[in-house]
Amino acid sequence: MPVYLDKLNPAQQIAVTHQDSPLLIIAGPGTGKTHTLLNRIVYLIENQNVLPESILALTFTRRAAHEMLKRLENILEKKLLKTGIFIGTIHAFGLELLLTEFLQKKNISFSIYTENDSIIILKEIVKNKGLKNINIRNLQKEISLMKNQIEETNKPDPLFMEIYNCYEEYLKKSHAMDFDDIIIKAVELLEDSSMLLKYKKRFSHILIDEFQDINHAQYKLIKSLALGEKNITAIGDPDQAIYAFRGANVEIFLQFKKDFPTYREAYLETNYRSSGTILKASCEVIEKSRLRIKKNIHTELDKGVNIEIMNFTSEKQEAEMIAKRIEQMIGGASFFSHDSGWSNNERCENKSFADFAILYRLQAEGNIFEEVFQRHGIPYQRVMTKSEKKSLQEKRAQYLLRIIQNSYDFAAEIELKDMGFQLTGQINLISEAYKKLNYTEITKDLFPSLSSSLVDEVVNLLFKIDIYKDAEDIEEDTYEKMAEKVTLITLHGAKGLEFPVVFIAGCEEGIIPYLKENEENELEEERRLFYVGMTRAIPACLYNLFISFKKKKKKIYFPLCR
DNA sequence: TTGGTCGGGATTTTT
DNA sequence: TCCCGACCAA
Repeated sequence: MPVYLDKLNPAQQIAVTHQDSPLLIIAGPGTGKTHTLLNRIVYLIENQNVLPESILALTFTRRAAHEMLKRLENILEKKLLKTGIFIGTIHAFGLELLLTEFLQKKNISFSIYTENDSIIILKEIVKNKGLKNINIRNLQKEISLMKNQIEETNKPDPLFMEIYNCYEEYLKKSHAMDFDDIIIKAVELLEDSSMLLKYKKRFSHILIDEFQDINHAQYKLIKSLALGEKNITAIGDPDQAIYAFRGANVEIFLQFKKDFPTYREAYLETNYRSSGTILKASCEVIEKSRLRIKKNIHTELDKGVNIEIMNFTSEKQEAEMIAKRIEQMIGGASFFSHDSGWSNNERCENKSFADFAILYRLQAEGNIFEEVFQRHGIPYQRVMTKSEKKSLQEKRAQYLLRIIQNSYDFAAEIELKDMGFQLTGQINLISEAYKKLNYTEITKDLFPSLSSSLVDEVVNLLFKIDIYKDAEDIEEDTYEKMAEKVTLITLHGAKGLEFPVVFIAGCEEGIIPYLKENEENELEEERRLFYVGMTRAIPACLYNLFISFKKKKKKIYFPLCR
């Protein structure tokens, strides 16, 4: 038996070494999910002689995929991995399938539409049809949800279907796919039996992390690859399911059991992250859930200190006080030693900014922390999606690049128009200019029908595109684990991370739990989200979890203005 | 067609 | 608060 197995607990050992039947692992927070999955991969390669290229490991976020690859590289030799283990998000996998089997083969260039692009298209449709009073954001969400179910169960109203079909037409005309299409088209690809056989052969071992966040379409993709196979491993925690709004459904666990009747089940219930106090409190929260798969999480750690609950009257005060608290704990030793003799506790010393995280429900809540931290000189990193951080210039360059690569891209054309570019009829010229970029001077004669200031900007952007293209590749994630900065992050974003000191901000009626007027059944999900937040804290210091409450407001308001 | 003002609604994320 | 759509005036 390999040495590294000794370091695992019995349940983890089973999860790592199990063979010859599908495996479903139910694992609580802090129980070593990723660690177990990683060790299973190592075990497969080193002890079962499974080729790396036969392994397909799917995660839910790019960050998780990246993290897993990095950790695996530390254990195994890099070159072993380079030979082709696939670790990535389901979307990345779907895209990979489509690229290798279809798009690259036929040399088709295409665009991937973000939610924003979909909205642009839908606006156009609604406008052309002369419809009014339609909430386009909701429309986009409904279309996305429908796509994620794949099989349409209920018949939606005819107008909706009309728009839906029209939307699909536009995507086709634009040579574009939205995120959901990536999965759907990949599923369709595997409906071809020879194609399916090819990939079944290639991937003998499939592992899925964060199984609770898989939606129906994604499950279908996995299932088609794994059905009838014995080497599928799914690991997840139904209590941490927080992506129902994207069509994820915990029923998937039951579905798995139905589809893979020879499955074995393993439970990881030993928590290595939470103090006794935090564990107890978080369990009390999650036990209120209806329809829950019961688990018996227990921790190896001490009881720890009490969770601190702070009360404020405004979010400004909340941010100020949290900033002060962080300053106290950074300058920790001297401050505490006078007061309470805690300085003997060596775990509390050397606290650095990197140890802190502020968790909140809405991105907008991060603004006030940025503001206050700037004033206090507290270094921070705010975790946001890339698109939110892009400057207008970058966006322009990006759209321009898109239209150069795929001249049918209608959403890009509209966006550019909105940004002041009238490019109709110029796209080919611009494409040409872009190709020549490295060899010749671009002159204004190339764009006879553009005004000279526009030409200047287009030329400027053409040069910039290359820079952004490179930046795109380098910029992996906005979150740096080791940075000497306080992390500002949403509760959703914090899943899978852990911090020695965690503040959950904005616990206030309507925000946590987030409530929309007419939808109460999302309360269950909000509870799980809060549970995720609570279990992010590693008790490396006397204080590790702060929950700050604000005075109840009568109405839901936004964005937390006073 | 464009421009200006008024009012209502505003989550969380995947290349 | 801030952004977008609706509506109205030119």
